[in-house]
Amino acid sequence: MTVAVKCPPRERIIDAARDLFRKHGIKGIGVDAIAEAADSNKMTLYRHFGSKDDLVFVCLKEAAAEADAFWEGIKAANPGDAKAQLRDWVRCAGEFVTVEHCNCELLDAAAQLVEIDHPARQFVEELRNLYRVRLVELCRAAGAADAELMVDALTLLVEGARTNWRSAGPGGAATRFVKVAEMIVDDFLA
Amino acid sequence: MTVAVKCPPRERIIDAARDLFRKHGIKGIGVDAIAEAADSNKMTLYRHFGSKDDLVFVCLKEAAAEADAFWEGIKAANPGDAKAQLRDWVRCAGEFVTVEHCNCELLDAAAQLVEIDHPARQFVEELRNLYRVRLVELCRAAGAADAELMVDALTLLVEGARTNWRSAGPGGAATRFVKVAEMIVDDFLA
DNA sequence: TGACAATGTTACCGATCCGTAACATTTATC
DNA sequence: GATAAATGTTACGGATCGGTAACATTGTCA
Repeated sequence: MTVAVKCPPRERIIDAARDLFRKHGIKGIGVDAIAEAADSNKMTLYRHFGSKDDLVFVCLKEAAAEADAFWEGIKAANPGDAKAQLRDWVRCAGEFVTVEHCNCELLDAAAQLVEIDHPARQFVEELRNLYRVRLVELCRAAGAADAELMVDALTLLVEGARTNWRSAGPGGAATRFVKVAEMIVDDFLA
Repeated sequence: MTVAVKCPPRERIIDAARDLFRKHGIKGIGVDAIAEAADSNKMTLYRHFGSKDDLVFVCLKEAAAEADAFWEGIKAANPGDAKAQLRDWVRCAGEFVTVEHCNCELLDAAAQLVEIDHPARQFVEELRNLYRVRLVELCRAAGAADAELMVDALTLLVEGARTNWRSAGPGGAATRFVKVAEMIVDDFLA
């Protein structure tokens, strides 16, 4: 017997979908498996989300909302201190790379959406731009000599960490992401 | 009428498969499409390669052989000069990220093989270890203070560049990979 | 030219997957 | 308890995909 209160099916389906999309990729998991993992069924899934593409879109939007909240949390936790916000960002990014349930599906999914004519593709590209602009502003506020290049470095590192974590796991280079990223930050702020 | 000399079907199939695996992912392309792109047919494909998994394996082995040749080329071009070899490696890695027909399918494919019980999975993991050991030795020979961490940084950067290139294209951070990586190298060798 | 190997063509099987239809069951609201 | 909405179950259709069988065609070499 399960003690946890059962959420409505829509939430359970979204949660299961985000988890499975992240683990197996968008094309790597079927709607039947998602519905079963959500302890629901395919019919209910299609009544809430008209298609698999729509479900993908909803998952991405929810992940984006969480990323927004996470960003606002960092800004609120270190009011006015850009350098502290930047270091906090690195630390949180490191957690998001290695911790199981994270928002990483955003960019991971984007890579799969490139070659496909997926309705969520434009949405992801706009998000990517937003995150970049935000981070550039933060680096500039922190006093970075070349904020654009600094964001390039951080972007490559965090995307690489995610890829490496997925393929190499805990024994790979991704576990040292924070160490490397902090070095880069110090380097650019020096 | 085509002027180019037609290779035997086996080579054409391998070339087409490597190209399409890289573009669409292993699960993203079917054997029919590969055979057609190779200007051949599915029957001939299955007579040369017993299964799609075998074809994947052969493609990975060929890409690994090319990576070996590329590595030996760097060592031969800068005999005895570890620092020059390292800078050459960065430059070549940058080309491999953005140039079309490259060996990048190795690690890209690895990420897809993780969750699948694929026969080539162990092969890819051994390759990853080999490349890491090689690069660590090179960094150590070049006088890196912390060769292990330096390889972590370079690994994350190059994997991130590949991911970013695939999803963001020429306008993304991947185009500045060489600039960032050279900075890292200088940083670790200082 | 004849014979044999390699390659191409067509059709098919079984499995999987997205999506839908029809009907049964549970849950909530009055 | 009655009614209606939400959810669950079963079955199916159409498409795709990995893989195979049978046969036709081309190329090669004696």
